[in-house]
Amino acid sequence: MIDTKQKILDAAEQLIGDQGYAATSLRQVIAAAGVNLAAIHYHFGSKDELLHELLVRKAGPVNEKRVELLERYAAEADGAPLPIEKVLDAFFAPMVETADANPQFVRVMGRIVVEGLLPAVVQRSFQPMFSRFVTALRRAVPHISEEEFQWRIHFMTGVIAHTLCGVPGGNFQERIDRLIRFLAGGFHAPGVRGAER
Amino acid sequence: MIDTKQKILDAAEQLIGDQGYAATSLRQVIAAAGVNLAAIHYHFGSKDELLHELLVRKAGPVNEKRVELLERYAAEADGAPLPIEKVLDAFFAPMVETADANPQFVRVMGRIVVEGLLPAVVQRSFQPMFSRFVTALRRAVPHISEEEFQWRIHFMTGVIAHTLCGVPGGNFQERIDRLIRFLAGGFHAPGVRGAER
DNA sequence: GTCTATACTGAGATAGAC
DNA sequence: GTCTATCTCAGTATAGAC
Repeated sequence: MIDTKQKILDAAEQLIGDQGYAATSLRQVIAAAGVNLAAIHYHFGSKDELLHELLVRKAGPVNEKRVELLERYAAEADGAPLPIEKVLDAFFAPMVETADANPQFVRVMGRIVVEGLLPAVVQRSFQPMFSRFVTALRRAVPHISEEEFQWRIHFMTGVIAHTLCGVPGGNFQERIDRLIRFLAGGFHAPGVRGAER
Repeated sequence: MIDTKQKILDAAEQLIGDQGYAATSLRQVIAAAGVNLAAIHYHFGSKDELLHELLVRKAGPVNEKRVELLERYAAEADGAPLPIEKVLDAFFAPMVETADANPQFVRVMGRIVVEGLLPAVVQRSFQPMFSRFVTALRRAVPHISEEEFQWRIHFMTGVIAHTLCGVPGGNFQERIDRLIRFLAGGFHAPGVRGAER
């Protein structure tokens, strides 16, 4: 069958979203997909590569929409720096759409981040998209030092990671709104000790 | 030897801090500790229990200091709600001390959180300490709804997790200061859409 | 009580027949 | 392309030596 690959991907997405990546064995995947164990290594090479292909297939279109949206906002702003909330909106809105159409994939993404596998994924596939958002954020918070900014990017990554993996129940859009408010507050904070509060 | 247990704990701390919990095999631990494989299961029962004992041994004193510090601040404030920065300071200061004396353990904690093992640990050992800090934070941000507050606690957990696991190099105290500023900004953010930025 | 030797089960990976 | 058989290594369990 030519859709053996697809069956493996579908089964893997379901299981990894439910249980996490490490907790999902390839033997569970082949049982759910109804294929042979060696088929995974034939089509993907390894468990890691299976995950990677799962991610790029689904995340690719989302990342494209993110960049598109960011550029549209930038064009509308006519050269002025975008407010943080706008940048974050461009980042999350395409994911919210995806969450409606395919909630399981969002859960997979959350698992990936929480299990510490995101850096490798970003390095391989998300880098161009991510760089543009970092640039846009930098323009939104010129009041802090570069070092402080880099740390805030780091903090933001942690929050996003932790949040995506939350309970799937509840309104996803609402959760993202709360997240954006929190992150914007963090980025707007003064860069040095003093007048906070 | 009666310090077989200690040798196992020391070796495990080193390896888990460097590689993470999942990536560290018990066979690596026994090789580094110079003991027999079954000794681990004799003294601890399982890999999970080994981790748990490692955490409570080191984190116990830190958590006690945290509560002490929080109560001292509360006494000094004479019943008034503590500002967020003060609450977070009580939480992190004891960890900074620990980080100076034992940086490896801080890395272990970070690994734990990033690998998603923290909920179980908190449930078993950190609950009383954690509850008091949540209460103190709640008093510091009365302007948001309870649901919004719970989410911000969730966001905070994610940031802390992600940050502890960062590169060990650099000034830990400075990193914590940046973290506190960011978190305070997030907690101070308005609770509903409107006037932000 | 403490520890060693050894075996059991299930994981990911691989070679080679069809 | 697919499957069978097998390899290595993980965590775990137990029997028995000191």
